[in-house]
Amino acid sequence: MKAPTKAQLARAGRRDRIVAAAREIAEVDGWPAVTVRRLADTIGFSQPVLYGHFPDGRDGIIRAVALDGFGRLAELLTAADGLGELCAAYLDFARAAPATYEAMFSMPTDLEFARPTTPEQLRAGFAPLLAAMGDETGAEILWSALHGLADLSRHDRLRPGHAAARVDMLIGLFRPGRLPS
Amino acid sequence: MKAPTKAQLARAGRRDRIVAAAREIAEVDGWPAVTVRRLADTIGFSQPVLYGHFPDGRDGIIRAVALDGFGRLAELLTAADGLGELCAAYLDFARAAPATYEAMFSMPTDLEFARPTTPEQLRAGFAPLLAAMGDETGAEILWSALHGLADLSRHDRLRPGHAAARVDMLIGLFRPGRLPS
DNA sequence: CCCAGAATCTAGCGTTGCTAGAAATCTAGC
DNA sequence: GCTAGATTTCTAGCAACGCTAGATTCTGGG
Repeated sequence: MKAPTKAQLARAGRRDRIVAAAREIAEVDGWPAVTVRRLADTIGFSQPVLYGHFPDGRDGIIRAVALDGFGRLAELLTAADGLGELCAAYLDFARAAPATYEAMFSMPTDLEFARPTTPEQLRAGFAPLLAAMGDETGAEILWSALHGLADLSRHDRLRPGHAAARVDMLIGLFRPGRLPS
Repeated sequence: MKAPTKAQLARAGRRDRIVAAAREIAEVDGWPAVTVRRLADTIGFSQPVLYGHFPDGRDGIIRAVALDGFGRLAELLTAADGLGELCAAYLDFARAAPATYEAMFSMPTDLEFARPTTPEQLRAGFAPLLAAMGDETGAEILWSALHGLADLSRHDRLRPGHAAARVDMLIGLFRPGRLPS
């Protein structure tokens, strides 16, 4: 099982095309526009082929986009240097790929976090937060604040034009050494 | 137009029953289970009657549940005394009525916040946060942190059993006089 | 008692996620 | 190179969804 068959490669490539197509359609037209029929048309195959790749159907495809998003976010957060860059990277990701962010945090209930069975991509994203705060509870609160800012901004529930002021104050609040007892 | 007709009263009562049924079904079985057919069966009328009350159909009904939720949340926050009670009331509401909270914050894109046309229920909920922080930017950050905690908890993405520790640290962070410049 | 107008229902359209069974294609052995 | 078997892919269709036009039943004023 060392050499991947040509068929296996084609299969893997097609899986990637499905996930990429789902993400792109979602970012452009929103998740309701991501139908199994449209995905099938996009990759040039019939619908049952998608179920060969994702037995859970549409939900499985959304979950794949979410997992991929967690991987990319973890890379960005790991590369960030310092609390300021960390916050900026997080919020930039959410702003640049709102539909992906939605898939990661609002759509599937069944991704396991903070559990023994948590997938690697999900742990990797939390590690830089933990490193920046030095404390698990503090890291969870920072994450909550960032997620709250991203989510409320995405739904236009914060004053536009004040994003920079909010980030500045957030960084000031969570600056090292300011965590209470 | 002073005295409401008997028919008008019946109509208003039926509207309330639709909203209440939608909320209850959502809290028990989740929003996907809230179908127009099931709502019609629940109130004992056929589907077109629902469209007489809510021209926007299912979306309009969800929006009504969300608006009602904002009204109830605003009452709770207004009654709270001090930062600690405020945070506890917010998080309790989100934990006790997760589907309502989901309707308020995750489902309809077209409720207007932080805009000139923002409905009254939505402004009323923000006022106690503003009073507690004394600063609009600070209030937005506190709201973001609370929403983040509520949303991440709802999806089981924070360590269970540490909710109290998180709230304690949050209150310590946002304690009056600690806001940076 | 009748009859206009409002309220309600029946029935159906188009679309969705998903799947069983037919058809086509590829693989392996000779 | 050919054929039998296995695998992949497609066609066609089901049930359920949101929503709506037209038929039908109620209701209240004369």
